Amino acid sequence: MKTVFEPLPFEPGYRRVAGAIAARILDRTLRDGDPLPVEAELAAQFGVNRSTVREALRELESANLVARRRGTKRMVVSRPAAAQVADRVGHALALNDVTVREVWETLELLEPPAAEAAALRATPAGLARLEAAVAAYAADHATARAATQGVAEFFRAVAAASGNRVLPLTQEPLLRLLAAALEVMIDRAPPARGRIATAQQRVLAAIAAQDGATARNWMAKHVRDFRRGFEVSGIDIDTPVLVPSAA
Amino acid sequence: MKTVFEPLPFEPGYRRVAGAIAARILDRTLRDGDPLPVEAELAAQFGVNRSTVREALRELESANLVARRRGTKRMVVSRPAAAQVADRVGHALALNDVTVREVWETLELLEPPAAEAAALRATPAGLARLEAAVAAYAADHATARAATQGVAEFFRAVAAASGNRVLPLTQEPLLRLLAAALEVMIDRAPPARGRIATAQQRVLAAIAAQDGATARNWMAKHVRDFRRGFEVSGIDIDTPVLVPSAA
DNA sequence: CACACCATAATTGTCGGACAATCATACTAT
DNA sequence: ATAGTATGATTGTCCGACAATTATGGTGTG
Repeated sequence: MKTVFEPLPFEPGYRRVAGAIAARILDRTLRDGDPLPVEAELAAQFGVNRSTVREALRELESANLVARRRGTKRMVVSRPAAAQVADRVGHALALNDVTVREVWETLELLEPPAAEAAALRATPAGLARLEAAVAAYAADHATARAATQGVAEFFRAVAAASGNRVLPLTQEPLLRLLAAALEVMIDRAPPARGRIATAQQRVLAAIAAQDGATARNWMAKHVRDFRRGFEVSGIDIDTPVLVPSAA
Repeated sequence: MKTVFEPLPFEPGYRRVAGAIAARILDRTLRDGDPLPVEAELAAQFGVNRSTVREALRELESANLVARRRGTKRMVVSRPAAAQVADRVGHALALNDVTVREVWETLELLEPPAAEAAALRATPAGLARLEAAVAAYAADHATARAATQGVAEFFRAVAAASGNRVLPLTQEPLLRLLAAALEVMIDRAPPARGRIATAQQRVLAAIAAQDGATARNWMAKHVRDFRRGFEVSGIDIDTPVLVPSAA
């Protein structure tokens, strides 16, 4: 028999309060930076106890829709930053036992077109960041940790230079999930460091020259090269990624 | 002058409690489905008041690390589902005024390789879902709403069939953000419906035939076609996407 | 034995009040 | 104008309470 009635959804007060505030943020009635009314005021307005308001605020805080400026009491409306969204997505992927291969494949999808877009649209500022990233990697890739961070920053700079704000946000959780595996790989396969430097420079040059096709190709090659690095260094890319926080 | 000292981070109790529980979930000490101790028990273990525990639980609930089964009191550990992560990401993108163009571009990046992967790796079950999606669209695309949902389900089925679990999760927020614009487009440009049906069938056929290149090409064409649809139907794709919840 | 029914205990959601610590603000003295 | 101080406002945390709902176990009945 088909179920005819849906269960009556009972929403506890803290959720309704959180929903009401979230709705005002999402519809821009409350804007980024606006101070939220104090807890007592909110309690009065909603006609609930302060405890209930506080539970609602914890939800919003966890969703990064509100935040507190450092060293201050008052809560302000905030738009979620990439970093915050990224670790949520990262947790979700990690808890679902996504493998290094799956994450890496996705990066293989994203990066070449990102590089191409960067070549066609990079602003001077974007290019400067990219140059800085490449220079930083070249200057310091002695430790596996430093090299890994340099690699991540390079990808971030490319995505930022693409002028598409969805890309950095999409890419960020992937970079975090791969950091651990990447670090092991770079540690075990020292020659990788030089190849990374070369590839970065080629990609940078192509982007600077606004040569989309070359940027795409070198980026594709660059990313593919990492995968070979995994194999060479004996990393089983079918193991689940590690939760970044655990590192 | 350069700042020498970092601010001493004071973490309120509710955050420390939330962090402690989250850590146990992320390190798999607590697994998906495990019941959480009751509030009083947690309060006793952490040596804090129940109110503090409750605030922590709201954070975890908001992060989708714990949840309650319908019609039950006890909280259980849960892994965040794609849908839940998606609306977080969607909110973040929308609040950052990402445009339809940016979201669409990202979909143009993702879909063709996803289709190719699906062609090479689709399981019978994955293929069945895809066939069902195509059939459902063909059977019912009378209203713009139904057509839009059919389009989204088609993309979901392709991503699922790719065998890469990162793709559905990456794509989901994009589909949601585009739903509104897509619906308007389909409403204003009726011929789009037939073209969508055709493209879906071509992609499906290629995937069923394990023909990666053709699947990729048709998918690319399919996605590109949408963009032309936007232009034809007079939608300014440089307007910010709408928050899904507002719909 | 399986099942429906019921009584009791446990648990959550919400409330009210309380207080120390911290932050904001206005005021004062140098 | 700046530093210092007093005062008020706000948050973080605690305690205790209670209704409503859910979990649990027992009891009777077929």
